[in-house]
Order: sequence, then C-alpha cells, then structure tokens
Amino acid sequence: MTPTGEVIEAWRLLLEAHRRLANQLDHELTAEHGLGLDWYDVLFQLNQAGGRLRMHELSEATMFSRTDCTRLVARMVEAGLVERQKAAEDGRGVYAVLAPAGKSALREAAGTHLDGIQRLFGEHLEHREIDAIRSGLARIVAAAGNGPA
Amino acid sequence: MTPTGEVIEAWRLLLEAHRRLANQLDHELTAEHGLGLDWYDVLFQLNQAGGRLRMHELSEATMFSRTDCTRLVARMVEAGLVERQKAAEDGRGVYAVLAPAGKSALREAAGTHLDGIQRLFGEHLEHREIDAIRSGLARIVAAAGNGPA
DNA sequence: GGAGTGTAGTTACAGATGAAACTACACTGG
DNA sequence: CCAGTGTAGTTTCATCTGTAACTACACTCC
Repeated sequence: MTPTGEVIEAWRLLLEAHRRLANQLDHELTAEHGLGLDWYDVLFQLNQAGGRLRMHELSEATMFSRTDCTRLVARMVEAGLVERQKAAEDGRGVYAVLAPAGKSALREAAGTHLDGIQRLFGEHLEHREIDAIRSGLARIVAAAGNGPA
Repeated sequence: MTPTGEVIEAWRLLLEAHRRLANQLDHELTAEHGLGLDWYDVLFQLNQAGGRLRMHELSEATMFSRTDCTRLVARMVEAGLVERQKAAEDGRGVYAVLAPAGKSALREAAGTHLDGIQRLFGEHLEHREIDAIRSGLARIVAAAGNGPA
C-alpha cells in the first residue's frame, strides 16, 4: 500500500512543476495580453466547443467551480470577450458565448501561451517521456473521474 | 516554437491530474485527520529538515509565500503542532519548530496520505512511466528554477 | 560609529475562493 | 394540475491569498 520512493518523488515533482509553470505562464500571459490563465482557459474551452457552452459545461471543461464560472463570465462580459445567452430550450439555463473580441483575444494570446508551453515544458522532454506522461496521466485522470469518493 | 499536439496534451493532462489528485488528497487528509494538505506539508518539511526551519526556508521548501507561512505557523502554534523560537544567531530570525504533537500528527497522517498517493497515482503507472515522469519533470523544474524571469 | 543598503518577518489591504444557502425553472407521479 | 424532488445558476459568507507597505535587525564602508 505504501508507495515506493520513486512514486513519491514523481508526485512531488508533479506538484512543483505544476506550480512553477502555471505561475510563469500566467505571468507571461498577463504581461503580454492582459489576460489571466483563467480567462484564457475560458476562451479556449468555448472555442473548442464551437463557440458556446452552458455554464455547467464550462465549469466542467475548465475545472473551475460553478461559482467561479459565474464571476469569470460576468467580468469577461464586462470586457466584451464573452456574451450571455438565455437558453431557449431550458428556462434555467444560460449559455456563455464566445464574442468576436474574445475570439481575436484568444488568437493573439495563443501564440504567447503555446510558446511558453513549448519553452518551459515541451522543450525539456524527450519524446518517450512525453508519451509516458500522456499515457500514465490519462489513466490517472480517468480513474480519478470515476473514483469511489 | 509551437509545441506539438502531444506536448499540449501532456501539459493539459498534468494540469488536470494535479487538480483532481490534490483536491482528493486534501479532502481525505482533512476528513480523517483534520489536517489540510498545507499543514501536512509544513509538518513534513519541518520533519525532513530535522525538526526546525527558519521561516524563509520553510517558505521555500513548501512553496508557500512568506505571508502564508507566517499565518500557517501562527495557526499551527495555536493548535499546538508547532512552536516558534527566536533565532539566537540572528535577531531578525524566527524558527518554526516541530512540536511533539506535530510529530505524532504527522506520523498518523502520513499513512493516509501515502496510501492516497499510491492508490490515486502510483498504482496506475508502469515503472517506465514513473521513471520518465521523474527524469522529465526534474529537468523542467531545474530549468524553471533558474529561468530568466 | 553611524548612514546607507539589504534581509527577515509581519501586517494591512484588496481581491479571489469554495461551500452552502437561495432562487428559478423542470420533471415526475398521483 | 400541483406537490415533491431534482437541476441550473447566482449570491452570500467566511476564509484564504498575494502584493505592497512596514518594522526590526544585520552588514558594509567611510
């Protein structure tokens, strides 16, 4: 039941790598485009989904709480990057819709961000390591999704 | 400069795995021992260091801000898990010292936590994947440590 | 030996955060 | 059709968080 030292080390490195890179990427994005990583993620997910998502779908896709999504979207509406649409088919529902300004903001920021990912992350990894990370973490994420708790 | 799709996928999986597992591990620790992951980390680092650390060393080891360390230690002193000692050799300095109650709390919580790491993380990884994660992320962390920013 | 610069730690402040309460609408069975 | 139960989203609240100012002490160099 107790993990080996290698497992613990791997987990600690994952924690540290995550914190360092997330901070760095967030700073870069904020400095160059006035966009936090959170806003980027919202724009990215909306774009991936074809331009709009129900609030709870956005919440799941971005891994932000529903509370956060409400506030995030509110501010991004202020900034003109996103619009809100009442769902016609469900009186309770609301769509977050990618606005044109949001789409162009995403396009601009994507360059910086992808660059950062390559420079801070991809560049240091051998191909077999990338594959190992993908396959291993995919299994972990899948297992955590169904988990008993 | 633009990362491959595999690199981006690896990065996204790292983000998702981190968030899911950190949440889950924190909940388990809180539920079973009334200890947050943050407190655990403080106790763990103090123990690793032989029982005491200067505040700024604790900050570096745990990756919490100095502000957080001040507050974290204050609360843990309240709870009797940690003690504060003025540094004799430096009038500005303060040591956070692992109290006996902290040591036993750590010992109890460690079982739960290591178990969780194995169950949620280690168990799903093949040995070669663990090695790849360790070597790759170690290089990344080292590079980020010196980074220009 | 004391002015200037640097470091350790705390505090004040402003903003972010999630859990839980709350509102509004949807569905189901009688 | 309407009570009961469930889901979508927002708001409230209590707490946490980092940045920047602040206090206190240390070191250096004249």
